[in-house]
Amino acid sequence: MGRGKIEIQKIENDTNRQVTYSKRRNGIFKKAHELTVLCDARVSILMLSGNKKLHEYISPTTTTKRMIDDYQKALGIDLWTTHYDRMQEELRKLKEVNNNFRKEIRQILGHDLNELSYAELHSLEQTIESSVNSVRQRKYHVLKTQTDTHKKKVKALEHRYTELLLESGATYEDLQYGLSEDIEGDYESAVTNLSNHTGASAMYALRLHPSDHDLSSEGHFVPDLSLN
Amino acid sequence: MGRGKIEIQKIENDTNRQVTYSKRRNGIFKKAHELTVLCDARVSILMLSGNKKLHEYISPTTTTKRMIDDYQKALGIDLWTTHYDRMQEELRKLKEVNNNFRKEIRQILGHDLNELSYAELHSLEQTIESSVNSVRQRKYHVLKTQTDTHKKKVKALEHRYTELLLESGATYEDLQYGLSEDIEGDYESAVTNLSNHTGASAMYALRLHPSDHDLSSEGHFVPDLSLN
DNA sequence: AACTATTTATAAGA
DNA sequence: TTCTTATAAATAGTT
Repeated sequence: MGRGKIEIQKIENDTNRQVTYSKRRNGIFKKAHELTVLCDARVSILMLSGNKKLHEYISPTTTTKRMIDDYQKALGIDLWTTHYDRMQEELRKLKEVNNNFRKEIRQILGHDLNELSYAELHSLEQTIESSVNSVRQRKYHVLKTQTDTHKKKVKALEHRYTELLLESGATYEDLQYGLSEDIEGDYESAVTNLSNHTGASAMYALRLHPSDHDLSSEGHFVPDLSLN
Repeated sequence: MGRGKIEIQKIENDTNRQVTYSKRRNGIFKKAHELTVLCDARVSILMLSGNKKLHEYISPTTTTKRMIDDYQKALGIDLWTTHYDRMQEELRKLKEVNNNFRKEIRQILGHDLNELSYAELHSLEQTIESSVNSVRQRKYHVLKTQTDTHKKKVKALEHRYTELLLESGATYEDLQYGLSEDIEGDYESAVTNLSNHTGASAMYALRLHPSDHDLSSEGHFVPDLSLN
């Protein structure tokens, strides 16, 4: 198919051979792609030119690795499968465990409850109630810690302020009452800001579940408001 | 190159597509072989037809395995190692997600709270409170459904019993009081058995969180105990 | 599977 | 390399 017919034998002229390789390679790749589209086939072509340059065609609908896998499967050859299968199995299991976790979380959060029996629901309810208590306990521990830190800061400021006032000539009696008031006021505002609530509703929350276990040592989470 | 020009798009007619696949496959293999000879090249072609039949061309001067090895060498990577690495990475990610789920569950259940801020704790508390309400709501829905079913059974038995007594000569007045008592008694025992608690403590749980939202329509989940 | 009108690929030349 | 074009080769539709 050219200006003249050629014998199918090695082209001795280097340049000519290289040109023909390039042209025919593109021709084959083009036909491979047409076959892919026309016939819904998968084609993998690997070519090594005389000067060891590699060229590849692969149908867009697959990958070279998959083609090689299919090839091995078709021939019954099996070099890599053992390890590969073990990993696949491990992946499958992990995904399953994962989905179970998702489901568990959804149920703990109160969704997808329809398949649970009354007894399971009751048990779940108790679990969640116990956890909300743990969270509350921790929440008020954090609040208490922050408050203590704050009180220390205030104490330090108070100390410095007192010194300044004394330096400017005030008496001890002038100072004592007002400082005490300031500290109390600061504590209240701390409660209000951190809770995203009114201080009153936070305090209400503290007193829920008066009969719950293991809270007694913390006085039901009511922070100690006294100043020492 | 045929009687008519065709568009390069999937041939819908099955027979036609199969014939074309066969003809063009041979054409490509022929050209691959010509290239092999003319240009002293190596060609490996793997083809998978739409119906999963595999066909292969390999230059007589090489083998498929060698071509695959050359291919991998040319790309500078081992296909299988790459694949393994990807699977390893996927495994690693799944395990990580997995551990995050574990941690999330533990926190929702009130453990490992130390690294949470006050605001996070407060948000968590609200989430859990909302979920315990969902569980309660579902629990009492189940209880109510069971109770209704039970009441229907009792009603049916009552009806049958009445008939039997009347058949044996009793008066209507003899019957009315006793049956009513039986039904009430059965409901109480249902509550006690299902809750794994005393009926009283179940009722106490119902009345917690008196100010919570969206419970009003259900009367705070107190089941309707009246018989109709 | 064979035929053949036509399209497509490409060898040689520029 | 790329393009041009005469010609060989492939193949679509048909038998």
